[in-house]
Amino acid sequence: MQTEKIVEILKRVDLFDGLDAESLSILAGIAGKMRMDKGQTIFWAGDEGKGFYLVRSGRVKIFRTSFSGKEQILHVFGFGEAFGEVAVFAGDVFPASAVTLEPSELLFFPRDAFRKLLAREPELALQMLALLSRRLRAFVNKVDELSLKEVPARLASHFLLLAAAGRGDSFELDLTKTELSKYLGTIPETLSRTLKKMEKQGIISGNGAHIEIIDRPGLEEVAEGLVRL
Amino acid sequence: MQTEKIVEILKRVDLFDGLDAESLSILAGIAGKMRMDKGQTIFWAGDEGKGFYLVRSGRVKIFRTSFSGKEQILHVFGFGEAFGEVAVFAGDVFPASAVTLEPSELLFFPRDAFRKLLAREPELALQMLALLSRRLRAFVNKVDELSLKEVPARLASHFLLLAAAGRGDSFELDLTKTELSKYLGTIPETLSRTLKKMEKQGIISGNGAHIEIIDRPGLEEVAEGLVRL
DNA sequence: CGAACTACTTGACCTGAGTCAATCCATACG
DNA sequence: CGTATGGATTGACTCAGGTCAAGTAGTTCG
Repeated sequence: MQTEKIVEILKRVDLFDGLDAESLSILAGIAGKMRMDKGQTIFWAGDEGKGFYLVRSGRVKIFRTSFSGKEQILHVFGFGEAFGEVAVFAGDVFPASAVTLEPSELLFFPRDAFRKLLAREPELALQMLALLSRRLRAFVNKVDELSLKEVPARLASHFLLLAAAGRGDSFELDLTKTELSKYLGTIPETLSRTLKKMEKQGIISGNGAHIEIIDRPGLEEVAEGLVRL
Repeated sequence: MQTEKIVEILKRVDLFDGLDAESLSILAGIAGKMRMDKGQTIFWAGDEGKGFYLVRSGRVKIFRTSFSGKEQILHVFGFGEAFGEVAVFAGDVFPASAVTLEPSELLFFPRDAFRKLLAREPELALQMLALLSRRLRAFVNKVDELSLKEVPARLASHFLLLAAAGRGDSFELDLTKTELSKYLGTIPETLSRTLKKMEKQGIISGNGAHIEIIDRPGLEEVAEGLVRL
């Protein structure tokens, strides 16, 4: 039975850590399955939210668009990550838009059924509180970066983060440079120029999506805004 | 008994809506009381968080400071509002700093005792989830404004918000202009110049902290970035 | 294989907004 | 009262980074 397989997926999701078999199976029972192509819209900012989503495979970007069409990416979510929960607990519309970056499979948890489960499963509530708190923390950092740091510092921080995630001083960019620029709150042209400056200064060396950190202390100084490129 | 009075306060706090008398009295029992002068630091970003706070009177600003000393205010909280909850549910340090803007009285809820109460009071968990979700929504807006809008648009939005809160087309600024500039992600000089431009265009009229909206459609256009000042 | 996309890069230019410095103004206080 | 203190304003200047335009390159598809 399909629900059985879903339980196996749910077991590997942080959000559902510590849940007993029964709760997991209830969760699997209420979960709706969806499959989407690359570039498809899951919802728009302002759409009514009747539940939240979990990425089963692929990747999804969450973003806001300005009147003039500029896009700010807020998060990129991959396997095991949830999005759209805000509409489940407060208000009823999604605060931002969601589009797949790759062909993706999602699970959908309807609001009412999920809330019912929450009420009888305190552990799930705590996990959800932790999830929202982590997200809040991420937003504080995002605001901090956008408001208090310049583009080179934001890019350098991002590189340090990617390097830390992968262990070692070289890594692959997980987004196209255009998407990365939207994530960093800038535009492709500026990203390209900043990258070139970093290379010229011998801080990194880049080859397409492959980046190698050459001068880590230097990169750290850029990330802290202590040096100008 | 003092706890009795605290319960009366807690009853008027949104976060504790729907709690029964017993839970409220437990809450009152674990709450610590503190009184602070204006300009005092409650905690710094990075401090270990052993619980969260509730404003009983006065006002508190939550902010981040850059290496160069620039400050970005994230929130200003007044009566009945909670802050510092992120450290209760994820990680253990406060992501931002907190300083009183006025002489203030606070209640402090220790992490462990509060979490214990949460586990046996699903309604409280739901309220807390709603609180964090609203805060997340506010952050999405903040990121959107910082990244996608220019200073005049941010200021115009803020005015529209203040006007909406107070009903009518005139209101008092609730922060000094210096603090307001930090909240909007800019500096006093720029705020002052933007304000002057709006006055010159007949969109608003300002007198100290008193602002009157003269041309609301005009202000709305500025807020949407459709017109240049 | 050539056309059509789309991502990326580079140059020239422009402007929003920050920095620095001087001054003004109001309230608090000895 | 005069003076100190913190906020607010104004002017002159600078620059990070966005806009516009052109050109390159890698990829998919008929």
